[in-house]
Amino acid sequence: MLDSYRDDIRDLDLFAGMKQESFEALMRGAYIQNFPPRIELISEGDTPDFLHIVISGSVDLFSSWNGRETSMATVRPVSTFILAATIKNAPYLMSARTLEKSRVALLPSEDVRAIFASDGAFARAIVTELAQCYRAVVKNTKDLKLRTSLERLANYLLRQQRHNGSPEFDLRMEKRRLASFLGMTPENLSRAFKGLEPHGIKVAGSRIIVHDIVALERFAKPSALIDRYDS
Amino acid sequence: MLDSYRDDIRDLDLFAGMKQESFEALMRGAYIQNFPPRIELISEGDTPDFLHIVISGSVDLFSSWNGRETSMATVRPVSTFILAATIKNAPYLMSARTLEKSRVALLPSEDVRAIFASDGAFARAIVTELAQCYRAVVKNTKDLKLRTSLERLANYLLRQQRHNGSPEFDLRMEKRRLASFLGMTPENLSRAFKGLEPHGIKVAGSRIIVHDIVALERFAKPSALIDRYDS
DNA sequence: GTGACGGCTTGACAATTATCAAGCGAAACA
DNA sequence: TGTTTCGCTTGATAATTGTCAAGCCGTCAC
Repeated sequence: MLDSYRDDIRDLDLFAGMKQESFEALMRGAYIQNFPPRIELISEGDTPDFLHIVISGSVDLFSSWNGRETSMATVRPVSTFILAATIKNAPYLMSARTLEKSRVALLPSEDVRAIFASDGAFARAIVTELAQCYRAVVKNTKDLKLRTSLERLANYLLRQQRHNGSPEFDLRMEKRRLASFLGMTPENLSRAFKGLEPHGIKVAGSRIIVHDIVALERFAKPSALIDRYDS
Repeated sequence: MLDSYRDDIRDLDLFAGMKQESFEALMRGAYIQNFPPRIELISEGDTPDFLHIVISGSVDLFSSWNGRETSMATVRPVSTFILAATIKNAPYLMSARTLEKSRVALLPSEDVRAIFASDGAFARAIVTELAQCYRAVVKNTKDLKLRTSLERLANYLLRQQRHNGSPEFDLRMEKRRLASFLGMTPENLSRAFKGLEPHGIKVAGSRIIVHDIVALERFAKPSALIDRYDS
């Protein structure tokens, strides 16, 4: 079962450079599990038992406090999540639930920490991964603190547009979750889409048409230091 | 000059476990510099030349966009900053300026990356450090997205109270900067302090008196997964 | 088909937060 | 001792964002 995905996992930057022996050791305790949609994989506050790798499907990372909930990120194949908690052996700061039918590889946390301690190449790969994650969260914080919700939506759409390469694309998530991810209510998101119509956006259901990129960019003022996923 | 602080640096978790030879190599290219208050040490977007270590004084990390500015964090001795940018050799996401007269050690980025590649213990220490930073930023994001500004202030005061160990303490930063750090305007912070008076807070200038911790906690609902710096 | 459900939208309204302008007061300075 | 400066506070007002309630409209099960 696991063997079918072994190569996908090995190809991840995180595992590509490590010793074959280390990789084998990691795979020995690992296994694959399939989940239906909307299953909670981990709950914030729990102690990390496994490093998770999304093989197919997608996973929502979210957090709650005082009866409120917010979507923090979406994990898409093939990538890991909650690496930091696993390494530090500290409680999860976020919960995770499947958004759709998903296949997930589970690597026992203790194995990960053991190999981390013994395989320098693996340790270095983890550094790169964590640095990447850290910088992504910093960018997100800048987005939240420096922009209004309308500006956040505008820049989100520009990022999607760039990612898709086409001026016309579908939102990859429910609007309610997009709203939560952008730090606003669904009602407000609905109005924000309306508010972007004078800036070159047309919306039809989950279909977005950027019919005037220049106008949208003039309004959104995208910045490499907030909106570029690379760098 | 550098020698006087060599031990302080070596005692940092980041450098404590590395090979003596690696540490020597790092120190060889390093030097100490003194800065007056309000000097900009680095600017976001620049390429990292040095890993910075605050030896004394304090440094504000902040970001700007579209004419707006927000304070992201305060670095106090003895600790490093912009480690992620240094390791990835990617542009700074934040700027840094001294808040007061400060002493800073500068380690050439190339040296740091070279030792990172050759010394496994150093790589592992960097992992721990980055994981810590990552989790801190995630907590900050939760604070921003899940709480109102009044709740953020209340929890900030509780954290300070806990840190000081006394129900009475001084704010460690200008209120305007605290406002920016908490994601609000100075005017709003002023009103927020007033708004916390019914919840056990008294304010006299920069002096804070928590005269009813229970009431404050009842309102603030602090959470380990947002407000604890350790874990 | 038909009805129920759920997500999205809309409108009215309320709460939160920001902006602008003015004034206060402590520290710095002449 | 006055004067200036600067950060903080306050009030009035505006903008932004959230809440509540209702309705729309697709999907899906029966």
